[in-house]
Amino acid sequence: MARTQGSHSETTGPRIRAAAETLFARHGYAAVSMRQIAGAVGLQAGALYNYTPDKQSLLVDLMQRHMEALMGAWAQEVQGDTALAALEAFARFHIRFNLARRDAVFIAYNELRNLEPEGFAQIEALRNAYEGELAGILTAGREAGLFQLEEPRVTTRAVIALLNGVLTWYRDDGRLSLEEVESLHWQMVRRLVGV
Amino acid sequence: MARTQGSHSETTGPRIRAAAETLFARHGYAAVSMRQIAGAVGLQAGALYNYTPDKQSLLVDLMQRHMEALMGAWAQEVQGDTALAALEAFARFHIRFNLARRDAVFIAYNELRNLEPEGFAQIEALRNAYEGELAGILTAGREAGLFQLEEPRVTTRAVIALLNGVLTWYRDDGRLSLEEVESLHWQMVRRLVGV
DNA sequence: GTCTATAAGGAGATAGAC
DNA sequence: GTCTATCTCCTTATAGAC
Repeated sequence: MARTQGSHSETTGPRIRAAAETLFARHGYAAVSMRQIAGAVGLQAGALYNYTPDKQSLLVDLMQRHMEALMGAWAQEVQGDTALAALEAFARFHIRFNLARRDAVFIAYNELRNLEPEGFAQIEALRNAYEGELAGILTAGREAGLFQLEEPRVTTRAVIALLNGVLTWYRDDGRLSLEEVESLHWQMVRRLVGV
Repeated sequence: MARTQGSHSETTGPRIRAAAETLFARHGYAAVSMRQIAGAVGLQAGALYNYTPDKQSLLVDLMQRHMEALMGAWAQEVQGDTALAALEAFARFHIRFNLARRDAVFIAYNELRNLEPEGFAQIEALRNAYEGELAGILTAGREAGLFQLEEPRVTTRAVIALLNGVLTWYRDDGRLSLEEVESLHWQMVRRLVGV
């Protein structure tokens, strides 16, 4: 407790990122001003520049942290020993993880166009790595004779798109529970890949 | 040929909309200025206000025209007499129509958050009507014993999401032709709904 | 680390000449 | 119908006091 009450440097960074994430997701990166972000955290705009060199870096930082959290969490997931078990694990993980971080996901998918080339390349590489995880499962399942896929790359993207659809309509207080939504989508994915 | 060369009122309206559509899709509504739009058409910013009362109306106008073109085109589509034929028609139509108008589709899905309440309600109603077309096909197919669906509403959204996925990666000069992409997705939808 | 003040520029929209 | 000029406001980012 040596720190004085006025010094918040260890918490304001995360609070700034949290506020920016919410605001960017709701209104879009371009539509949100540094003043709005500062206001949400109880700061003046100038103070933000103690935490980020500029607005663009704030966006890149959010996306990078999200993609790395996604990859890290998937790496720790129990994946089973068959392609079928791995696919179920992926489908359920993707829905669960992304629904818990909708703002970050929304930003990662919709603000890529507002990234300058270097940031864009970084984020795209991380996304390709994640899609590659699913692609690996699908091709393994095809080689094992479990799945029926005409075009693994197309199927990979189709499965991701299908799962991401949930993010646009699911509500925590809605008719269906998370577990039900997971299971419904797993059944659809299962049929889609021709099990 | 009675018109003078300097008078372009019949064509500048469409040209403004076309330029706005391209720019909004590429950079986002909030990031595009009226000056940019005017510049793309060869006008000064002030002249735009002969064609739209404000920037927001330009966005609503684009979305409305797109959704109405979508509904109108689907109404004219030959839909077959079984739910299976109707579903194939819908899947192929959705991919073909939307791929031909990617900018408009992109705007319709990503700029809803930049709409004021009245505009938002209008566009959402049109979208719900379109989704209702697919929902009708799916429930008809289920009642006929053709499809296996746990939750028609969830399946409807899943199919739309799956088909929309194409819009994010398809390239006219890519490896797969439009017809191939249509067929691949139709096969996936077919399996997804448990035919 | 945060503040106030400010620089430098771009935004949406309007007025009035032509 | 388009232009130039302008109003008013907001933007990102920085400088320097505390």
